[in-house]
Amino acid sequence: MTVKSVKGFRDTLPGESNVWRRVEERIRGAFHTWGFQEILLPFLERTELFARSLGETTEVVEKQMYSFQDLRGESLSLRPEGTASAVRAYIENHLDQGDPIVRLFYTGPMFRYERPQKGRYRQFNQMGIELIGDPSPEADAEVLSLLDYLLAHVGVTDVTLAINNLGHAGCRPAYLDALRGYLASSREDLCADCLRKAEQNPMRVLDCKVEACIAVAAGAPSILDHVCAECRAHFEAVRALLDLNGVKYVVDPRIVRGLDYYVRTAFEATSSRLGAQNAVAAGGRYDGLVKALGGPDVPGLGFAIGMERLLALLPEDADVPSDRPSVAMVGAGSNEARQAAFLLADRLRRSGVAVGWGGGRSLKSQLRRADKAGASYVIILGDEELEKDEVVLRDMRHQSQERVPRARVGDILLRRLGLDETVKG
RNA sequence: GUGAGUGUAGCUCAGUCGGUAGAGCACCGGGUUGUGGCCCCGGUGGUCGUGGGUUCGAGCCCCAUCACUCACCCCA
Repeated sequence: MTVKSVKGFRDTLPGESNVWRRVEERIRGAFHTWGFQEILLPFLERTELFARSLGETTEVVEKQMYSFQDLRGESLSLRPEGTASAVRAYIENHLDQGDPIVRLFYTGPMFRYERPQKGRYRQFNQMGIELIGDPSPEADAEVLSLLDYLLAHVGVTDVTLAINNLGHAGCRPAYLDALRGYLASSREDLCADCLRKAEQNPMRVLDCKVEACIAVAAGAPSILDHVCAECRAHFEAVRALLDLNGVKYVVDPRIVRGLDYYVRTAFEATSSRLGAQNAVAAGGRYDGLVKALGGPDVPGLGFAIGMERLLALLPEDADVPSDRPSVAMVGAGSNEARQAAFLLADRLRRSGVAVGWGGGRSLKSQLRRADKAGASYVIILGDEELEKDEVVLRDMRHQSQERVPRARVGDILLRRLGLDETVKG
């Protein structure tokens, strides 16, 4: 028996990893453009951090965390999401003491013990931003605009941005009471799951897929009619800014975030191409969170993008530059010639040319491999070339080749590959 | 945690009525003393997921088990 990877943990092979890093670079670029700076966070935190921020009774905290005790008996958990760590770091490092508005982004793996399925893995990667300290609707609109922009920027088009207003700690309970009351009056029409949820987490009933429950949900009171005047004004201001800005969205009162810290604006970017796990990015406002974790009473909001899901949405013809060598070195003939080829390859690499090595087999085989690897040039160095102190420089695309002095091939390649400008500059 | 589906070559899959395995792609070699793609020829590669049972005989039938996938749930 060979040792296999852990369930829900995957390898990302060359090719896909290249696409991954290119997309990541583009998103990083957008984050920078919007003024966010990267924060590098630990993967491991005290379990208490997530219990206090996400909510003790959330699904994630109750049964999806990789929690264990370290050798001193302290309960630690692999992070199931990024916001809790970012806020913890913000407080711990007194980031509120400088500019009152702090913009952070993070990237990396998150861990949740769930049954794997399409678009859902136990280790998955997120890129997320946190904008802490800005209570204004402009902050919400700005963050939504960033999300809208970067989805388009990486080439993903068929996504829907849906937003909702969740109210805040002052006005949401009144809505939940109203909803519970309504659901209680329709108990006989609800499915077993929803009967359970009606009390504990009534908003979950609203996006049940059972037909009878959909009918019940259709007549349910909308949260948009129940939030307080301030929350409503905030939401309307955000919508007005999005409209002015031309950001397309729909208002979906059924959006319920699974983490307790969200207030007011909550949103999801979804695609029907993703299967059941259809959210590619999601986030919202979390104004009470920093204070709840022992920090100052400052507002915040953010979102996270699911990298695996985003990559699944990329069009097949996405123009991703290759990460394969542009030059292949072929050494043929005697041991001396092959040695010379090896040394030349090494010298070229040290000067910045990506060189693949032919593997020392037959000339035909080495050329075939160079072709399959997509090399634009092949350098052939055999006994004949060694004797004359030159090499054959073959242009694979134009099917032409020339003999050039061995000492000059580096400069020639740097120029042809467009790599010499950085040297001059 | 619940349900369904699928496990045959590196990959995608055929495999009839039970008679101890095949294709395409990939990989390797040759056709060209040292020149790639296309074409032609040849080759490597399989405890048919695993264990048990039925049978003269099991990839195929039965039982168990494991893995993977999708869905519920939950969420990025």
